[in-house]
Amino acid sequence: MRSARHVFGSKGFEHATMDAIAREADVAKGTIYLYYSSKQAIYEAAFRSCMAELEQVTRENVTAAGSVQDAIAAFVETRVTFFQERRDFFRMYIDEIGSQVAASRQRRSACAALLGRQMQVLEDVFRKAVQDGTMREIDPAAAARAVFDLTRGLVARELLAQEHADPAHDVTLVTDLIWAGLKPARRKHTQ
Amino acid sequence: MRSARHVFGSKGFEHATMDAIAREADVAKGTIYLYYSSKQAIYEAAFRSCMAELEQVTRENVTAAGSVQDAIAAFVETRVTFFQERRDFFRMYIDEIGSQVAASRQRRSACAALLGRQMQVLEDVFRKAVQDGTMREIDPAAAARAVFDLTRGLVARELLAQEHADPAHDVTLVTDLIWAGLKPARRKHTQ
Amino acid sequence: MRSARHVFGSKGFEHATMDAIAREADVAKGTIYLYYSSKQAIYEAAFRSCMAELEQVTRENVTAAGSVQDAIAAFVETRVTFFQERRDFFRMYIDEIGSQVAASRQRRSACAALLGRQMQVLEDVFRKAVQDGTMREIDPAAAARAVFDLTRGLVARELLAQEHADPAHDVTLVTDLIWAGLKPARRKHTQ
Amino acid sequence: MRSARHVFGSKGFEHATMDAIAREADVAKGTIYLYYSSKQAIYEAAFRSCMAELEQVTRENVTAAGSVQDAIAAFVETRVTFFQERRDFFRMYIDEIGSQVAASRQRRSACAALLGRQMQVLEDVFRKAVQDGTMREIDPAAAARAVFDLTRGLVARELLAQEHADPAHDVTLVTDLIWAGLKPARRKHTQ
DNA sequence: CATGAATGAGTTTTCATTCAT
DNA sequence: AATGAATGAAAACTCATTCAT
Repeated sequence: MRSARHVFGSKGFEHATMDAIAREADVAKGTIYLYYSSKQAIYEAAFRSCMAELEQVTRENVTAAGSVQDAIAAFVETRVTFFQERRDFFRMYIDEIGSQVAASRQRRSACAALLGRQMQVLEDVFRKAVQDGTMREIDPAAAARAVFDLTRGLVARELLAQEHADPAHDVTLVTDLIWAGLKPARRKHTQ
Repeated sequence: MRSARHVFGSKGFEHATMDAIAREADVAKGTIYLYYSSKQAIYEAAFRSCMAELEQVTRENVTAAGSVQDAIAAFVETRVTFFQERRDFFRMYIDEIGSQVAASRQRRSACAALLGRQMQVLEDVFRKAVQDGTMREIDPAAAARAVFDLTRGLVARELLAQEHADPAHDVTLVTDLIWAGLKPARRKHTQ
Repeated sequence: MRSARHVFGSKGFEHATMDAIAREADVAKGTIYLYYSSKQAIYEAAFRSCMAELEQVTRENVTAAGSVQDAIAAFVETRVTFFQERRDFFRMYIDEIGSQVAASRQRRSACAALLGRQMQVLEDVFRKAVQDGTMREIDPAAAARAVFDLTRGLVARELLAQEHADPAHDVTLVTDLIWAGLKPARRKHTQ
Repeated sequence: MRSARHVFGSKGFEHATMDAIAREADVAKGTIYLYYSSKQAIYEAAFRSCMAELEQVTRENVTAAGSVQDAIAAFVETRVTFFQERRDFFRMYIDEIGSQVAASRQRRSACAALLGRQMQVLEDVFRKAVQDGTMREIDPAAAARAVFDLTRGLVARELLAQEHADPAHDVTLVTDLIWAGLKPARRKHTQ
């Protein structure tokens, strides 16, 4: 399984061969078919397990944050770190979206659900914050999507950059930008 | 060429067969090789021509905008519309990024340059706005990247959504969010 | 392997298809690639194995000969017989030389070495004979080359002849001709 | 036609493309088909014209020779020189023999006739010499074949050799060897 | 349970040949 | 007469999947 992730990640779905996966896993090719019914099946299993892990760690860190601002930072930082340690998974993650364009309605739903759950973590935080008044009255889902998208862009740039940039700096940028748009109007006190 | 875009877009690079491209273009398979030396070559030609077109139309619309806020809206709207009319290209666009993960330094540079030019359009607007004082003192490149990333996320969601959502609404969301973070600090005497 | 020899021999390298080789060997095309990495590879394996066999049988028969004259006859006869039983290999043998004209220095060396070892067998006999005085003082290598060339011509004519000629007769011709040139000068007292 | 010779010679029949021939001849591909019905046809025309030329020059030089020994030397030298200047034709020459193995009876006859005419030149000289008594009583055709075969071997070695050897030396070797076997017995006078 | 040899459908690419201009 | 764009059959090679051991 770990092999599958690695091979799929470094070669992409099409270039990953069952041979390579088997070799990396130190089992015979036939053995894989005892546990997964097809290449597609093992790909999905690899993808889902990574997604679950990412969701898990995102949730932990976001939940642990003391403030909304910290929650955003935690979300961004967790994910940047996660993908940096798993460049290969990022590729699967990106390709998955590409392949959705021509996918069946059913497969698209499944993918949308998977991604939705990642955003849900942040959305929950935002929803509460809006109720608390620690955040402007804004659609929590839309805000979560924005952070999500900015984070993806950030990660992509990190991974593709020739020289490894400073993630902390970028995290700050995103957090500040978003927070500038989300923080409650300070009108009463400033005026 | 139009066929190539369509086939590559709907099937992805690996699943697109030269047979399919030829059939779609109503020429024989061999004919393609008179104009492109390989499958990779035709893919790149298709990709680049779309990217050029996208850059062109983005620049036109952004340049025509009267204010920074309009420029952002124009950027987002242009691109959403462009990709809606060329779902197939969006797939190439996404996959390209995925394949970058394992690409050579040289190919990554080429891709980065291509994307950079798209963002440059907006960056120029932001840089001027900062000088004019119509925008807060913020890194214009970082701001452009943010809009770029949000737009990509928006487009992805538009295209993958089961039922076609309302783009105008989303455009407004992004524009507002970003503008909230970018607009100049409100000077006291304006209130 | 036997199939490969046959197909390469009867069709030549270019006209031999992997399909044909597979069909003849009663295996699937893919199976061949489990054992040989390319068409070129299987060709070379087939060629080398035949060459090795020819060298082996030539050496055996030449070594067993009692006199220089018998050794020449054995060399010629062995090879004529060998190629008669393996018409297909003869074609590979000839083509190999043709392709050498445009081959890399390295490949030419390899081929020259292969052919050289065939001639070596006879050269060794000649060298000893010159030392013994049972042969005129002549360059043993040149003599070996001459027998080698004459034999090749003989074989070519045998194989290409419409009606199968009498090999024994031709063998005698070559042997006599060569021997006339190689035997020691007749000492006076023998007459 | 000159182009055809060159291209066929340097690439071999299979690797020579009509494109290359046309480019070399500075005509369009279609134009070739106005004069030759197929690739095979142009190949044969090229082959035959070279063979005719070789026959012609061989005949001239052999005929001009004053003695049998000189005739042999002329035959060998002419051909070595000819092939040295036309390495490309040598390849066609060799390959032709290889392809004969699987050729039709008719094509084999044609080739045998072509080669036969080359040998005929020398055979005529030998026949007269036998009648004159300037040569031992030996089958003139067999003798011609021997010289022919030795010459071919010589040429092959010249062309495939890494460093260009000394042709004159080799010519002498062949001539001497053959002459040793062919000269009339000198018994009466020497004893 | 595990293996890995065998399969063969499917893919890219080449190139002799044709034919409308 | 000459062209050269278009053709499409054919060939090497790959790889997910199966199944006898």
